[in-house]
Amino acid sequence: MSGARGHGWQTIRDEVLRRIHARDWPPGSLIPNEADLAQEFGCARATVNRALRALAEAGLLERRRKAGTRVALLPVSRAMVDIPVIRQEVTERGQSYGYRRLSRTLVPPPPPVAARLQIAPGARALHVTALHLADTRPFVHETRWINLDTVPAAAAQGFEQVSANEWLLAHVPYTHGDIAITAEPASDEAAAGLDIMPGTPLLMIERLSWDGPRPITLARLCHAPGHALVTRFGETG
Amino acid sequence: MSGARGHGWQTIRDEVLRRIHARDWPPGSLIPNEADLAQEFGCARATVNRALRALAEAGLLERRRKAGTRVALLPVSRAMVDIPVIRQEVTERGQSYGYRRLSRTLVPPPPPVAARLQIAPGARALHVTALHLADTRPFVHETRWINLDTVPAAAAQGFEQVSANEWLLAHVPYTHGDIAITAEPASDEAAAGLDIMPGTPLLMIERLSWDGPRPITLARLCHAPGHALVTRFGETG
DNA sequence: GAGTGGTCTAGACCACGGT
DNA sequence: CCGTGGTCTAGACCACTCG
Repeated sequence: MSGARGHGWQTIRDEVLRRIHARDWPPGSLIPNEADLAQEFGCARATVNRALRALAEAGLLERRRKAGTRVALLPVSRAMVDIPVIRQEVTERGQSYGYRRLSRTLVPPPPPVAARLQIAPGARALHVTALHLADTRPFVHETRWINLDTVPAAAAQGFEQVSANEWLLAHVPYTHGDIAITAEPASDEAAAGLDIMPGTPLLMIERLSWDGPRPITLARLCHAPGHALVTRFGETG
Repeated sequence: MSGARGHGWQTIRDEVLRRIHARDWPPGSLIPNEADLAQEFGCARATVNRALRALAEAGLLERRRKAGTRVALLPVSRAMVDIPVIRQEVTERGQSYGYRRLSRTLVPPPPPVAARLQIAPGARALHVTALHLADTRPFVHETRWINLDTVPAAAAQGFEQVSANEWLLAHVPYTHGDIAITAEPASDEAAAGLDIMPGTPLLMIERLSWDGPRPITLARLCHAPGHALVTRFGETG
């Protein structure tokens, strides 16, 4: 009657999932506590905890001490988006990867960029633009600013063979980053690089990387038209 | 010497994180096994396991039985993107939410849509377009197809007051979904709804929801210009 | 205050997969 | 084979928070 007597926390997770899906435990309702479920499933409480924690992390349950565990009213679709190194992204599609540096200058960034990289007004930063190719076709146009206070060693790099992204990953430790995904009209530069009309809608991924309190680099990656960021939600395990 | 003697798996996680960041354990290197670390930190192996598992789920460690635990060569930036219900997204920005249904028809979907919803050629599906407003300003233009084989009850709904998204969430169980994020030029319809020029780049989120093997609905959400999907990576806890 | 989830422990067995 | 991570157990204490 109580279903799912097999071993493993995944079995319990799946049974809970089934009850949610079957509306045995409708959205918003309180489900039995861990001790009761452990008894019902004939396992240790820690095993139930493991299963419920997984579902809570997936956004399907809401747990609070004393208040108990509830089925989420609005199961927030939490989707993992992997932001891979571009070389990897290309080779995983079975295409050959190519890189072409377009420019490299040491100039004061525009004020909005300076502010986000915490660079003093008028101070210079390293500006690099480049093209990432998939099977010799333009794939991504990259515009990058590097904070030389945080990464002085970057000043010695030409980034002609190795992309700034890969050099930074290998040489500069980072702690976290902010990502913004937007749709932008292709700038003249990006349009020239990607061989398209200026103004064409492009999927842009902007990344600001940090080493603790210090900004490292601000990168804008404009993907060739038609590119999609795909992911999936649900299917907890 | 060995750092971090405080209690809690988070303490261990942070110490491991520190060693990775400090290059004590450089990318690609093998780190001590769980038993050794447990001894070093003076805790149970399960606690070490909890900490390392968290880091592995974040993409910073790669673990394999017998092979041990290695620091990831390319710390895949795994970013969680929450795809919220639009009402929630709007109210969380401190704005008032509004909804306006634009159209509702029962027609055969175009072949690409029919294929994805597994609808027989020529068979009809429910087509709904709507506008989501934030403080009376257009926020998202929605184009949706609903598979009536999977959700026959939808045929009785007008979706004039309650958005299809919310009605479906409340009445139709789902198991998972596929998401694609792209940049698209505004269609004439979307442009009219959002009060912008056709062709303007829009961030589009397309969701195909499933109940096990059966497709439920295909929704295209075109966000008003300037909208950004923001997220963050790193900062494991 | 008391009930709930969050976590830790010490020990055990198992599944996987290099060697 | 046999070392490694994956998991389970039974019990315990703690932290939070609702009533």
